[in-house]
Amino acid sequence: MTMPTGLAHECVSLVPLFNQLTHADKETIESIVHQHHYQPGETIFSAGDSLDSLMIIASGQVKVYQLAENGKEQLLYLLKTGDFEGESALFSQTTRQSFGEALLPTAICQIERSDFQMLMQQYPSISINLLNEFGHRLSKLEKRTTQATTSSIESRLADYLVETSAGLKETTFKLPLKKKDLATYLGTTPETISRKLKDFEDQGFITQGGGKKVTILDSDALALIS
Amino acid sequence: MTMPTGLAHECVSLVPLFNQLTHADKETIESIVHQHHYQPGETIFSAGDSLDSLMIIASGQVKVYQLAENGKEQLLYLLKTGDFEGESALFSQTTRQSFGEALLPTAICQIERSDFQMLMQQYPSISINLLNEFGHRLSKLEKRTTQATTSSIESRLADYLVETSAGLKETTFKLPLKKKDLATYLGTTPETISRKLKDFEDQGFITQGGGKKVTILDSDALALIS
DNA sequence: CGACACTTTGATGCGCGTCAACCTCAGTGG
DNA sequence: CCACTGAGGTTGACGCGCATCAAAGTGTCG
Repeated sequence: MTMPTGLAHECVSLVPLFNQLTHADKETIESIVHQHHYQPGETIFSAGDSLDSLMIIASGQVKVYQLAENGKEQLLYLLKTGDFEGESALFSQTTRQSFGEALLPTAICQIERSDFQMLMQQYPSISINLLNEFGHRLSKLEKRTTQATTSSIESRLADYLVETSAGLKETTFKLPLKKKDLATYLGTTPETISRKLKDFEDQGFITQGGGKKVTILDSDALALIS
Repeated sequence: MTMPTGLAHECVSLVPLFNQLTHADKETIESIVHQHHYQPGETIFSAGDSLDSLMIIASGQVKVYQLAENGKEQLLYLLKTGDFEGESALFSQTTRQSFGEALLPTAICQIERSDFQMLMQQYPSISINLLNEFGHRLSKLEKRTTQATTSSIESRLADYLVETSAGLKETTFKLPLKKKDLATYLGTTPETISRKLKDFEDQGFITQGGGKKVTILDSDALALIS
Protein backbone atom coordinates (compact mmCIF):
# COMPACT_ATOMS: atom_id res chain seq x y z
CA MET A 1 0.00 0.00 0.00
CA THR A 2 3.06 2.29 0.20
CA MET A 3 3.12 4.60 -2.78
CA PRO A 4 5.96 6.31 -4.57
CA THR A 5 4.54 9.82 -4.31
CA GLY A 6 5.89 12.75 -2.35
CA LEU A 7 3.13 12.27 0.20
CA ALA A 8 5.26 10.39 2.66
CA HIS A 9 7.59 13.31 2.64
CA GLU A 10 4.72 15.73 3.29
CA CYS A 11 3.47 13.72 6.23
CA VAL A 12 6.78 13.74 7.95
CA SER A 13 7.78 17.28 7.15
CA LEU A 14 4.35 18.73 7.88
CA VAL A 15 3.91 17.43 11.35
CA PRO A 16 5.18 19.39 14.32
CA LEU A 17 5.71 16.00 15.89
CA PHE A 18 8.90 15.52 13.91
CA ASN A 19 10.05 19.11 14.04
CA GLN A 20 13.42 18.75 15.67
CA LEU A 21 14.68 15.90 13.52
CA THR A 22 17.39 16.19 10.94
CA HIS A 23 16.71 15.69 7.28
CA ALA A 24 18.32 12.27 7.34
CA ASP A 25 16.22 11.17 10.28
CA LYS A 26 13.08 12.28 8.53
CA GLU A 27 13.98 10.18 5.53
CA THR A 28 14.21 7.04 7.60
CA ILE A 29 10.78 7.82 8.99
CA GLU A 30 9.38 8.42 5.53
CA SER A 31 10.40 4.91 4.62
CA ILE A 32 8.18 3.35 7.24
CA VAL A 33 4.92 5.24 6.77
CA HIS A 34 1.98 3.74 4.94
CA GLN A 35 -0.58 5.77 3.08
CA HIS A 36 -4.30 5.74 2.48
CA HIS A 37 -6.82 7.97 0.77
CA TYR A 38 -10.41 8.56 1.72
CA GLN A 39 -13.42 10.23 0.14
CA PRO A 40 -15.78 12.59 1.96
CA GLY A 41 -18.21 10.62 4.07
CA GLU A 42 -15.93 7.60 4.18
CA THR A 43 -15.25 6.01 7.56
CA ILE A 44 -11.56 5.83 8.42
CA PHE A 45 -11.84 3.91 11.64
CA SER A 46 -14.55 2.77 14.05
CA ALA A 47 -14.95 2.11 17.74
CA GLY A 48 -13.90 -1.45 18.42
CA ASP A 49 -11.18 -1.48 15.78
CA SER A 50 -7.83 -2.59 17.05
CA LEU A 51 -5.48 0.31 17.55
CA ASP A 52 -2.19 -0.53 15.93
CA SER A 53 -0.99 2.60 14.20
CA LEU A 54 -0.59 6.32 14.53
CA MET A 55 -2.40 8.30 11.85
CA ILE A 56 -1.23 11.60 10.47
CA ILE A 57 -3.46 13.79 8.31
CA ALA A 58 -1.42 14.67 5.22
CA SER A 59 -4.30 16.63 3.72
CA GLY A 60 -8.03 16.97 4.13
CA GLN A 61 -10.19 17.00 7.22
CA VAL A 62 -11.38 14.33 9.61
CA LYS A 63 -14.04 14.41 12.28
CA VAL A 64 -13.53 12.24 15.34
CA TYR A 65 -16.60 11.39 17.35
CA GLN A 66 -18.00 8.99 19.92
CA LEU A 67 -21.41 7.42 20.19
CA ALA A 68 -23.19 7.36 23.54
CA GLU A 69 -25.25 4.31 24.53
CA ASN A 70 -28.41 6.14 23.56
CA GLY A 71 -26.96 6.49 20.07
CA LYS A 72 -26.25 10.18 20.28
CA GLU A 73 -23.15 11.43 18.56
CA GLN A 74 -20.53 13.57 20.27
CA LEU A 75 -17.99 15.33 18.09
CA LEU A 76 -14.66 15.24 19.89
CA TYR A 77 -12.11 16.66 17.49
CA LEU A 78 -11.83 18.11 14.04
CA LEU A 79 -8.45 17.09 12.62
CA LYS A 80 -6.78 19.21 9.96
CA THR A 81 -3.62 18.81 7.93
CA GLY A 82 -0.70 18.02 10.20
CA ASP A 83 -2.83 16.76 13.09
CA PHE A 84 -2.55 13.18 14.21
CA GLU A 85 -4.68 10.66 15.98
CA GLY A 86 -3.68 7.63 17.99
CA GLU A 87 -6.73 7.39 20.21
CA SER A 88 -4.89 9.54 22.72
CA ALA A 89 -2.71 6.58 23.35
CA LEU A 90 -0.82 4.15 21.26
CA PHE A 91 0.18 3.10 24.69
CA SER A 92 -2.60 2.19 26.99
CA GLN A 93 -5.60 1.29 24.85
CA THR A 94 -5.65 -1.51 22.36
CA THR A 95 -9.12 -0.86 21.07
CA ARG A 96 -10.49 2.33 19.57
CA GLN A 97 -13.28 4.10 21.36
CA SER A 98 -14.16 6.62 18.70
CA PHE A 99 -15.02 6.93 15.04
CA GLY A 100 -13.16 8.82 12.34
CA GLU A 101 -14.84 10.09 9.20
CA ALA A 102 -13.38 12.06 6.29
CA LEU A 103 -15.17 15.35 5.64
CA LEU A 104 -13.07 16.21 2.62
CA PRO A 105 -10.91 14.13 0.29
CA THR A 106 -8.29 13.09 2.78
CA ALA A 107 -4.83 11.56 2.67
CA ILE A 108 -3.51 9.81 5.73
CA CYS A 109 -0.12 8.42 6.66
CA GLN A 110 0.13 5.63 9.17
CA ILE A 111 2.99 4.43 11.31
CA GLU A 112 2.78 1.03 12.89
CA ARG A 113 2.67 0.87 16.64
CA SER A 114 5.94 -1.05 16.93
CA ASP A 115 7.70 1.21 14.46
CA PHE A 116 6.51 4.26 16.31
CA GLN A 117 7.62 2.98 19.67
CA MET A 118 11.01 2.31 18.20
CA LEU A 119 11.10 5.88 16.93
CA MET A 120 10.32 7.22 20.36
CA GLN A 121 13.15 5.26 21.88
CA GLN A 122 15.51 6.57 19.27
CA TYR A 123 14.38 10.19 19.21
CA PRO A 124 13.31 11.41 22.63
CA SER A 125 12.24 14.73 21.15
CA ILE A 126 9.27 12.92 19.61
CA SER A 127 8.02 11.97 23.06
CA ILE A 128 8.42 15.52 24.26
CA ASN A 129 6.46 16.85 21.30
CA LEU A 130 3.77 14.24 21.90
CA LEU A 131 3.55 15.21 25.55
CA ASN A 132 3.08 18.80 24.48
CA GLU A 133 0.27 17.91 22.17
CA PHE A 134 -1.44 15.70 24.75
CA GLY A 135 -1.09 18.47 27.28
CA HIS A 136 -2.86 20.88 25.00
CA ARG A 137 -5.62 18.46 24.24
CA LEU A 138 -6.11 17.74 27.90
CA SER A 139 -6.33 21.41 28.79
CA LYS A 140 -8.81 22.07 26.03
CA LEU A 141 -10.91 19.05 26.96
CA GLU A 142 -10.90 20.09 30.60
CA LYS A 143 -12.24 23.46 29.60
CA ARG A 144 -14.87 21.89 27.39
CA THR A 145 -15.98 19.52 30.12
CA THR A 146 -16.23 22.39 32.55
CA GLN A 147 -18.24 24.41 30.09
CA ALA A 148 -20.45 21.48 29.20
CA THR A 149 -21.48 20.92 32.79
CA THR A 150 -21.62 24.46 34.11
CA SER A 151 -22.60 26.83 31.30
CA SER A 152 -25.68 27.29 29.17
CA ILE A 153 -25.77 26.39 25.52
CA GLU A 154 -25.95 30.08 24.76
CA SER A 155 -22.68 30.67 26.54
CA ARG A 156 -20.99 27.72 24.88
CA LEU A 157 -22.05 28.82 21.43
CA ALA A 158 -20.93 32.39 22.08
CA ASP A 159 -17.60 31.10 23.28
CA TYR A 160 -17.25 28.88 20.25
CA LEU A 161 -17.87 31.81 17.91
CA VAL A 162 -15.35 34.01 19.67
CA GLU A 163 -12.69 31.30 19.74
CA THR A 164 -13.22 30.30 16.14
CA SER A 165 -13.03 33.89 15.03
CA ALA A 166 -9.88 34.43 17.08
CA GLY A 167 -8.34 31.26 15.71
CA LEU A 168 -8.93 32.34 12.13
CA LYS A 169 -8.05 35.94 12.90
CA GLU A 170 -11.16 37.03 11.01
CA THR A 171 -14.34 38.63 12.28
CA THR A 172 -16.17 37.33 9.22
CA PHE A 173 -15.84 33.64 8.55
CA LYS A 174 -17.61 30.53 7.36
CA LEU A 175 -18.56 28.02 10.02
CA PRO A 176 -16.20 25.10 9.50
CA LEU A 177 -18.90 22.59 10.37
CA LYS A 178 -22.41 21.75 9.32
CA LYS A 179 -24.86 22.92 11.96
CA LYS A 180 -25.64 19.32 12.66
CA ASP A 181 -22.02 18.61 13.52
CA LEU A 182 -21.61 21.87 15.37
CA ALA A 183 -24.61 20.84 17.42
CA THR A 184 -23.02 17.56 18.49
CA TYR A 185 -19.78 19.38 19.20
CA LEU A 186 -21.53 21.72 21.60
CA GLY A 187 -23.81 19.03 22.94
CA THR A 188 -27.06 20.39 21.65
CA THR A 189 -29.35 20.20 18.60
CA PRO A 190 -29.39 22.01 15.23
CA GLU A 191 -32.68 23.64 16.18
CA THR A 192 -31.20 25.26 19.25
CA ILE A 193 -28.17 26.49 17.31
CA SER A 194 -30.48 28.12 14.79
CA ARG A 195 -32.47 29.86 17.49
CA LYS A 196 -29.49 31.07 19.47
CA LEU A 197 -27.77 32.46 16.40
CA LYS A 198 -30.94 34.32 15.61
CA ASP A 199 -31.02 35.68 19.14
CA PHE A 200 -27.43 36.87 18.81
CA GLU A 201 -28.33 38.54 15.55
CA ASP A 202 -31.39 40.22 17.09
CA GLN A 203 -29.22 41.54 19.88
CA GLY A 204 -26.74 42.92 17.38
CA PHE A 205 -23.83 40.70 18.40
CA ILE A 206 -23.43 39.06 14.98
CA THR A 207 -24.83 39.08 11.47
CA GLN A 208 -25.44 35.98 9.37
CA GLY A 209 -24.79 35.80 5.64
CA GLY A 210 -25.72 32.96 3.29
CA GLY A 211 -23.78 29.73 3.36
CA LYS A 212 -22.89 29.41 7.04
CA LYS A 213 -21.21 32.80 6.98
CA VAL A 214 -21.02 34.73 10.24
CA THR A 215 -19.73 38.17 11.13
CA ILE A 216 -18.93 39.01 14.70
CA LEU A 217 -19.89 42.54 15.58
CA ASP A 218 -19.44 42.59 19.34
CA SER A 219 -17.14 39.88 20.61
CA ASP A 220 -16.98 41.46 24.06
CA ALA A 221 -20.70 41.11 24.49
CA LEU A 222 -20.51 37.50 23.33
CA ALA A 223 -17.72 36.74 25.75
CA LEU A 224 -19.76 38.14 28.61
CA ILE A 225 -22.70 35.80 28.12
CA SER A 226 -22.90 33.42 31.05
CA MET B 1 12.16 23.33 52.38
CA THR B 2 13.65 19.89 51.77
CA MET B 3 13.24 17.71 54.83
CA PRO B 4 15.25 14.78 56.08
CA THR B 5 12.38 12.34 56.38
CA GLY B 6 11.76 9.21 54.40
CA LEU B 7 9.08 10.97 52.46
CA ALA B 8 11.23 11.77 49.49
CA HIS B 9 11.88 8.09 49.16
CA GLU B 10 8.17 7.33 49.32
CA CYS B 11 7.37 9.81 46.60
CA VAL B 12 9.80 8.32 44.20
CA SER B 13 9.20 4.70 44.98
CA LEU B 14 5.42 5.05 45.11
CA VAL B 15 4.87 6.58 41.74
CA PRO B 16 4.38 4.40 38.69
CA LEU B 17 6.05 7.23 36.82
CA PHE B 18 9.46 6.07 38.01
CA ASN B 19 8.75 2.36 37.83
CA GLN B 20 11.45 1.18 35.50
CA LEU B 21 14.30 3.02 37.15
CA THR B 22 17.10 1.38 39.10
CA HIS B 23 17.55 1.97 42.78
CA ALA B 24 20.52 4.24 42.15
CA ASP B 25 18.57 6.34 39.70
CA LYS B 26 15.75 6.73 42.15
CA GLU B 27 18.15 8.00 44.74
CA THR B 28 19.34 10.78 42.49
CA ILE B 29 15.73 11.75 41.93
CA GLU B 30 15.05 11.71 45.64
CA SER B 31 17.74 14.29 46.07
CA ILE B 32 15.97 16.83 43.90
CA VAL B 33 12.42 16.63 45.20
CA HIS B 34 10.99 19.28 47.52
CA GLN B 35 8.27 18.56 50.02
CA HIS B 36 5.23 20.28 51.43
CA HIS B 37 2.42 19.40 53.78
CA TYR B 38 -1.14 20.57 53.68
CA GLN B 39 -4.14 20.39 55.97
CA PRO B 40 -7.67 19.48 54.86
CA GLY B 41 -9.30 22.45 53.23
CA GLU B 42 -5.99 24.08 52.44
CA THR B 43 -5.44 25.34 48.93
CA ILE B 44 -2.38 23.85 47.27
CA PHE B 45 -2.44 25.84 44.06
CA SER B 46 -4.77 28.23 42.27
CA ALA B 47 -5.63 29.19 38.73
CA GLY B 48 -3.27 31.88 37.60
CA ASP B 49 -0.32 30.51 39.54
CA SER B 50 2.76 30.02 37.50
CA LEU B 51 3.34 26.39 36.69
CA ASP B 52 6.91 25.50 37.47
CA SER B 53 6.87 22.11 39.08
CA LEU B 54 5.43 18.65 38.90
CA MET B 55 3.56 17.60 42.02
CA ILE B 56 3.35 14.05 43.31
CA ILE B 57 0.92 13.03 46.03
CA ALA B 58 2.96 11.17 48.65
CA SER B 59 -0.07 10.68 50.87
CA GLY B 60 -3.52 12.14 51.34
CA GLN B 61 -6.08 13.25 48.80
CA VAL B 62 -6.40 16.30 46.57
CA LYS B 63 -9.31 17.58 44.57
CA VAL B 64 -8.56 19.43 41.36
CA TYR B 65 -11.26 21.71 40.04
CA GLN B 66 -11.92 24.61 37.70
CA LEU B 67 -14.17 27.60 38.12
CA ALA B 68 -16.43 28.65 35.26
CA GLU B 69 -17.03 32.35 34.59
CA ASN B 70 -20.36 32.14 36.36
CA GLY B 71 -18.48 31.00 39.45
CA LYS B 72 -19.61 27.39 39.30
CA GLU B 73 -17.15 24.77 40.34
CA GLN B 74 -16.29 21.75 38.22
CA LEU B 75 -14.43 18.89 39.85
CA LEU B 76 -11.94 17.51 37.34
CA TYR B 77 -9.87 14.95 39.20
CA LEU B 78 -9.53 13.38 42.57
CA LEU B 79 -5.86 12.64 43.16
CA LYS B 80 -4.81 9.85 45.51
CA THR B 81 -1.47 8.65 46.76
CA GLY B 82 0.89 8.12 43.86
CA ASP B 83 -0.98 10.36 41.44
CA PHE B 84 0.64 13.45 40.06
CA GLU B 85 -0.42 16.74 38.66
CA GLY B 86 1.39 19.09 36.34
CA GLU B 87 -1.61 20.82 34.81
CA SER B 88 -1.55 18.16 32.13
CA ALA B 89 1.55 19.82 30.83
CA LEU B 90 4.71 21.01 32.32
CA PHE B 91 5.32 21.67 28.71
CA SER B 92 2.80 23.83 27.00
CA GLN B 93 1.15 25.91 29.70
CA THR B 94 2.95 28.29 31.95
CA THR B 95 -0.05 29.26 34.01
CA ARG B 96 -2.34 27.01 35.96
CA GLN B 97 -5.95 26.83 34.96
CA SER B 98 -7.26 24.87 37.88
CA PHE B 99 -7.32 24.80 41.65
CA GLY B 100 -6.01 22.14 43.98
CA GLU B 101 -7.32 21.63 47.49
CA ALA B 102 -6.33 19.07 50.10
CA LEU B 103 -9.24 16.94 51.32
CA LEU B 104 -7.15 15.04 53.87
CA PRO B 105 -3.83 15.78 55.53
CA THR B 106 -1.66 15.61 52.47
CA ALA B 107 2.04 15.37 51.69
CA ILE B 108 3.29 16.46 48.33
CA CYS B 109 6.65 16.18 46.60
CA GLN B 110 7.58 18.66 43.94
CA ILE B 111 10.10 18.49 41.14
CA GLU B 112 11.13 21.70 39.43
CA ARG B 113 10.25 22.05 35.80
CA SER B 114 13.87 22.24 34.69
CA ASP B 115 14.90 19.30 36.84
CA PHE B 116 12.05 17.24 35.50
CA GLN B 117 12.85 18.02 31.90
CA MET B 118 16.39 16.98 32.55
CA LEU B 119 15.11 13.70 34.00
CA MET B 120 13.04 13.04 30.92
CA GLN B 121 16.05 13.53 28.68
CA GLN B 122 18.03 11.16 30.80
CA TYR B 123 15.40 8.48 31.34
CA PRO B 124 13.16 8.07 28.31
CA SER B 125 11.04 5.57 30.20
CA ILE B 126 9.67 8.46 32.21
CA SER B 127 8.27 10.07 29.07
CA ILE B 128 6.70 6.82 28.04
CA ASN B 129 5.06 6.39 31.42
CA LEU B 130 3.83 9.97 31.27
CA LEU B 131 2.37 9.41 27.82
CA ASN B 132 0.56 6.39 29.16
CA GLU B 133 -0.94 8.37 31.98
CA PHE B 134 -1.95 11.24 29.73
CA GLY B 135 -3.49 8.79 27.32
CA HIS B 136 -5.61 7.33 30.08
CA ARG B 137 -6.70 10.73 31.29
CA LEU B 138 -7.61 11.80 27.78
CA SER B 139 -9.68 8.70 27.17
CA LYS B 140 -11.51 9.12 30.43
CA LEU B 141 -12.14 12.79 29.84
CA GLU B 142 -13.41 12.08 26.36
CA LYS B 143 -15.89 9.66 27.82
CA ARG B 144 -16.93 12.14 30.48
CA THR B 145 -17.41 14.90 27.96
CA THR B 146 -19.50 12.63 25.80
CA GLN B 147 -21.60 11.62 28.75
CA ALA B 148 -21.95 15.18 29.97
CA THR B 149 -23.40 16.36 26.69
CA THR B 150 -25.45 13.36 25.65
CA SER B 151 -26.75 11.57 28.73
CA SER B 152 -29.11 12.45 31.53
CA ILE B 153 -27.93 13.12 35.05
CA GLU B 154 -29.61 9.90 36.07
CA SER B 155 -27.52 7.94 33.62
CA ARG B 156 -24.30 9.67 34.65
CA LEU B 157 -24.94 9.02 38.32
CA ALA B 158 -25.78 5.39 37.65
CA ASP B 159 -22.61 5.02 35.64
CA TYR B 160 -20.59 6.65 38.38
CA LEU B 161 -21.94 4.23 40.97
CA VAL B 162 -21.21 1.21 38.82
CA GLU B 163 -17.70 2.36 37.96
CA THR B 164 -16.86 3.30 41.52
CA SER B 165 -18.10 -0.02 42.77
CA ALA B 166 -16.14 -1.85 40.09
CA GLY B 167 -13.02 0.16 40.88
CA LEU B 168 -13.22 -0.73 44.56
CA LYS B 169 -14.30 -4.29 43.81
CA GLU B 170 -17.03 -3.91 46.45
CA THR B 171 -20.76 -3.75 46.03
CA THR B 172 -21.05 -1.92 49.34
CA PHE B 173 -18.87 1.14 49.67
CA LYS B 174 -18.67 4.65 51.04
CA LEU B 175 -18.93 7.45 48.51
CA PRO B 176 -15.44 8.92 48.32
CA LEU B 177 -16.81 12.43 47.95
CA LYS B 178 -19.22 14.73 49.70
CA LYS B 179 -22.45 14.99 47.78
CA LYS B 180 -21.60 18.58 47.10
CA ASP B 181 -18.37 17.58 45.39
CA LEU B 182 -19.95 14.61 43.67
CA ALA B 183 -22.50 17.04 42.31
CA THR B 184 -19.87 19.27 40.73
CA TYR B 185 -18.11 16.20 39.41
CA LEU B 186 -21.22 15.06 37.59
CA GLY B 187 -22.24 18.57 36.65
CA THR B 188 -25.36 18.80 38.75
CA THR B 189 -26.51 19.89 42.23
CA PRO B 190 -26.59 18.13 45.60
CA GLU B 191 -30.37 18.28 45.57
CA THR B 192 -30.59 16.33 42.35
CA ILE B 193 -28.13 13.72 43.60
CA SER B 194 -30.26 13.20 46.70
CA ARG B 195 -33.39 12.77 44.67
CA LYS B 196 -31.90 10.42 42.11
CA LEU B 197 -30.35 8.21 44.77
CA LYS B 198 -33.74 8.01 46.40
CA ASP B 199 -35.27 7.03 43.07
CA PHE B 200 -32.68 4.29 42.63
CA GLU B 201 -33.46 3.05 46.11
CA ASP B 202 -37.21 3.08 45.42
CA GLN B 203 -36.62 1.07 42.28
CA GLY B 204 -34.57 -1.46 44.23
CA PHE B 205 -31.29 -0.81 42.43
CA ILE B 206 -29.39 0.26 45.53
CA THR B 207 -29.76 0.72 49.28
CA GLN B 208 -28.35 3.60 51.26
CA GLY B 209 -26.84 3.26 54.70
CA GLY B 210 -25.79 6.05 57.02
CA GLY B 211 -22.64 8.02 56.31
CA LYS B 212 -22.58 8.10 52.50
CA LYS B 213 -22.71 4.30 52.39
CA VAL B 214 -24.21 2.70 49.32
CA THR B 215 -24.89 -0.90 48.37
CA ILE B 216 -25.44 -1.81 44.78
CA LEU B 217 -28.14 -4.43 44.36
CA ASP B 218 -28.63 -4.49 40.61
CA SER B 219 -25.70 -3.10 38.69
CA ASP B 220 -27.10 -4.38 35.41
CA ALA B 221 -30.21 -2.30 35.83
CA LEU B 222 -28.10 0.73 36.67
CA ALA B 223 -25.91 0.23 33.63
CA LEU B 224 -28.97 0.11 31.42
CA ILE B 225 -30.28 3.51 32.41
CA SER B 226 -30.02 5.82 29.46
C1' DC C 1 -24.10 21.05 73.89
C1' DG C 2 -24.12 24.61 70.45
C1' DA C 3 -22.70 26.10 65.85
C1' DC C 4 -22.02 25.29 61.29
C1' DA C 5 -21.67 22.48 57.19
C1' DC C 6 -23.96 19.09 54.79
C1' DT C 7 -28.22 16.81 53.35
C1' DT C 8 -32.97 16.24 52.41
C1' DT C 9 -37.54 17.55 50.87
C1' DG C 10 -40.90 20.42 48.63
C1' DA C 11 -42.61 24.07 45.38
C1' DT C 12 -41.79 26.58 41.28
C1' DG C 13 -39.99 28.01 36.87
C1' DC C 14 -37.35 27.94 32.74
C1' DG C 15 -33.99 26.12 29.28
C1' DC C 16 -33.75 23.30 25.84
C1' DG C 17 -34.92 18.79 23.69
C1' DT C 18 -38.45 16.78 20.85
C1' DC C 19 -41.72 16.40 17.18
C1' DA C 20 -43.63 18.16 13.14
C1' DA C 21 -44.23 21.22 9.30
C1' DC C 22 -42.26 24.22 6.15
C1' DC C 23 -38.42 26.39 3.64
C1' DT C 24 -34.10 26.57 1.00
C1' DC C 25 -30.84 25.06 -1.98
C1' DA C 26 -27.65 22.00 -4.63
C1' DG C 27 -27.42 18.21 -7.51
C1' DT C 28 -29.70 15.15 -10.97
C1' DG C 29 -31.99 13.58 -14.89
C1' DG C 30 -35.48 14.27 -18.35
C1' DC D 1 -33.32 24.63 -18.82
C1' DC D 2 -36.42 23.38 -15.50
C1' DA D 3 -39.02 20.10 -12.50
C1' DC D 4 -37.74 16.59 -8.97
C1' DT D 5 -35.56 15.06 -5.00
C1' DG D 6 -33.43 14.78 -0.74
C1' DA D 7 -30.49 16.80 2.81
C1' DG D 8 -29.80 20.51 5.61
C1' DG D 9 -31.79 24.37 7.92
C1' DT D 10 -35.61 27.12 10.13
C1' DT D 11 -39.68 27.96 12.88
C1' DG D 12 -43.37 26.95 16.08
C1' DA D 13 -45.80 24.34 19.85
C1' DC D 14 -45.22 21.64 23.73
C1' DG D 15 -43.45 19.16 27.70
C1' DC D 16 -40.00 17.34 30.75
C1' DG D 17 -35.74 17.39 33.43
C1' DC D 18 -33.36 19.64 36.36
C1' DA D 19 -31.78 24.17 38.56
C1' DT D 20 -33.22 27.29 41.92
C1' DC D 21 -34.96 28.99 46.18
C1' DA D 22 -36.49 28.07 50.73
C1' DA D 23 -36.85 25.63 54.97
C1' DA D 24 -36.41 21.86 57.92
C1' DG D 25 -33.57 17.85 59.27
C1' DT D 26 -29.02 15.47 60.31
C1' DG D 27 -24.38 14.95 61.39
C1' DT D 28 -20.01 16.42 63.38
C1' DC D 29 -16.45 18.78 65.71
C1' DG D 30 -14.82 21.98 69.07
